[in-house]
Amino acid sequence: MRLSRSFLPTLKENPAEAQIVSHRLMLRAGLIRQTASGIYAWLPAGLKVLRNISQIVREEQDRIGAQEVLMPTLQSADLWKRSGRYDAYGPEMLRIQDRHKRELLYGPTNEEMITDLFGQAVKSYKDLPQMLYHIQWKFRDEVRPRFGVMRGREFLMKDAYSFDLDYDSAVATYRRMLLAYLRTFQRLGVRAVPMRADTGPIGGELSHEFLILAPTGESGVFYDAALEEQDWLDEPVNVEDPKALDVFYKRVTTPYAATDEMHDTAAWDAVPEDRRREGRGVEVGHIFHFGTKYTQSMDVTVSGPEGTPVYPEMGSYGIGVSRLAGAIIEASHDDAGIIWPDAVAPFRAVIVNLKVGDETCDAMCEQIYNTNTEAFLYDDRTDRAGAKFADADLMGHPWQIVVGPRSAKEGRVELKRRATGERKEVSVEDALALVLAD
RNA sequence: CCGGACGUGGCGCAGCCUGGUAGCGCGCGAGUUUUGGGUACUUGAGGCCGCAGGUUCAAAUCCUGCCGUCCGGACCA
Repeated sequence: MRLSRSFLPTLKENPAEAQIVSHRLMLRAGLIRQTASGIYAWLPAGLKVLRNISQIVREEQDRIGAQEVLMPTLQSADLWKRSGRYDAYGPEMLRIQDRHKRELLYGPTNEEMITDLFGQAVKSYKDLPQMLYHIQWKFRDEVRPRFGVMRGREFLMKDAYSFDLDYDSAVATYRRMLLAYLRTFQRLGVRAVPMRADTGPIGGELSHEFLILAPTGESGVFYDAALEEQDWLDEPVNVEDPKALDVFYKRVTTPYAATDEMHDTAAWDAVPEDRRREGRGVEVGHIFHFGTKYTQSMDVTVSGPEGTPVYPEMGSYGIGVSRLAGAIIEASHDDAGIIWPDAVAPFRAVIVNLKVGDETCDAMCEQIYNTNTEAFLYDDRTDRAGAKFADADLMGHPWQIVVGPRSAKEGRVELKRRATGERKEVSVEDALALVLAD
C-alpha cells in the first residue's frame, strides 16, 4: 500500500480520551477510531491486524478438527427463553425489538444457538464428536467500557463449541483445545499463560483462562517461568492418543499458575524464587467444559449406542480477537510506538523513501515495493525524514527499509529491525530475503 | 450503578472566576527554505464554544435541565 494514497491517519499527539498505552497507540497509529463508548471502527491497518489474528486462530482451530461456521449477531429471544437465560442474563444483554415487536437480542455469546443448530442436525452418537467455531462480533452492554478495545462493548471473538458423547471424550477434546490455544498464542508472538479458572456452580477442574502479562491487566497473576519457556509448536503430542494427551495435560497444569483470586501462597512459596513470575494479566482466552448444561436445558439429545437418548457433553472455548489486538500492544511497545510481532503486523515492512523525487531513490523504492505490494507499506510522502521515521516507529512495522540517496547509489538500503532497533546496510536482495523470510 | 472530572476548528489546550460576540500550539492549503529522526519563516482556510431553556441591553463565560465522553470503584459466563 502506498502511504500517500492510504487511509492511515496517524496522530502526533495523544487524544485526551485515551489513557492506557494500547488505546493511545491504536488511535495514534491510525488503527481504530471510536464511534461511541466502547464501540470502534477498524481502519485499514487495524483491520489487517484483526484479520491476521483471526487467520492464525482459524488455522489452529482447523488443525484440531474444528469446523468454521458463521452465526448471526442478532438472535431471537425465544432461543434464550428455552435455556432460561433470557431472564437470567442481566442488562448486559442488548435487547432489541423488530418492527413486529418481536424480541431480538444482539448476541453476547452463542451457546443456545449452536446447541439448537447441533440438535437440529445431529441425531446419532455416531456423528460425535463435533466441534464448531465462528469468529463473529458480539455485544455486551458493559456498564463502564474502558481501556479501548480491551474492554469495549462490541468485540470480535472466536468461540468454539464442542459436543462429545461422554465425559472422557469431552476431556480429550478439552485437552486438544488447550494445546491449540497454546500454539495459537505462541504463533501470535505473545505468551499467554493458562491458569486454572473458577468453574462456578458447575464445578470440576476443566476451566482455564489464558492471560497475557501486561501492567494494565485486570487480574494479578503468579506463575512458574516453566510455562513460558516451553515451545508448544514443537510439541510432539499425538492428539488422537488419550494417554499422550494425559501426559501433555499434566505437563501444562503441573507448574504453578494462578490469578490473584485463586492464589495459593503456600504452593507459590514452593516455586524456586528465580522461576517466579508475577504481575498483572489480561485475559485473552478461556476454555470451559460445562457438561450437559445446555443440552439438558434445551433438551437436545442424540441416540446413544443402546438406542436411548443421550445428552451430549459440551464445552466452549473463546478467544478475544479484538481484545488481543490491544493486549498484544500492551505487551509489546516502547516510547516511540507499537512493536508488532511479525505474525500480526499489518505490514511486514515500511519502505521509507527519504528523498521522494530523487530518481535513484524512487526507482529503488518502486522496485522493492513491486515485489510485494501487500506486505509492504511504501512511504512515498514528501514529508521530512524525521516525520517518516517517527510514523514508522509509531506504526510498529517489524522492519523498516530505509532508502536514501547516500546508499541508494550503491544499490544498498538501511534495514532496521523495529524490535531491537538494530540497523545495518545491506543490498536490496538481502533486505528482501530477510524481510520476507518466514 | 456509586464517586470524580471534562465537553471551545481535525488533535492538544487557553479564555469562563470578574458577561461585551473567540485565541494559542500542532495538523491542513499556498509559497520560500530545509533535506537522514516530527526544519524555519511568510501567508491562508477552518469554530451555530455539546444541546435545550432561563437571567441580561448583551452569554463560551452566570443559572437549570438534558446529552455525550473520560477516570476510579463495583461489575466483567
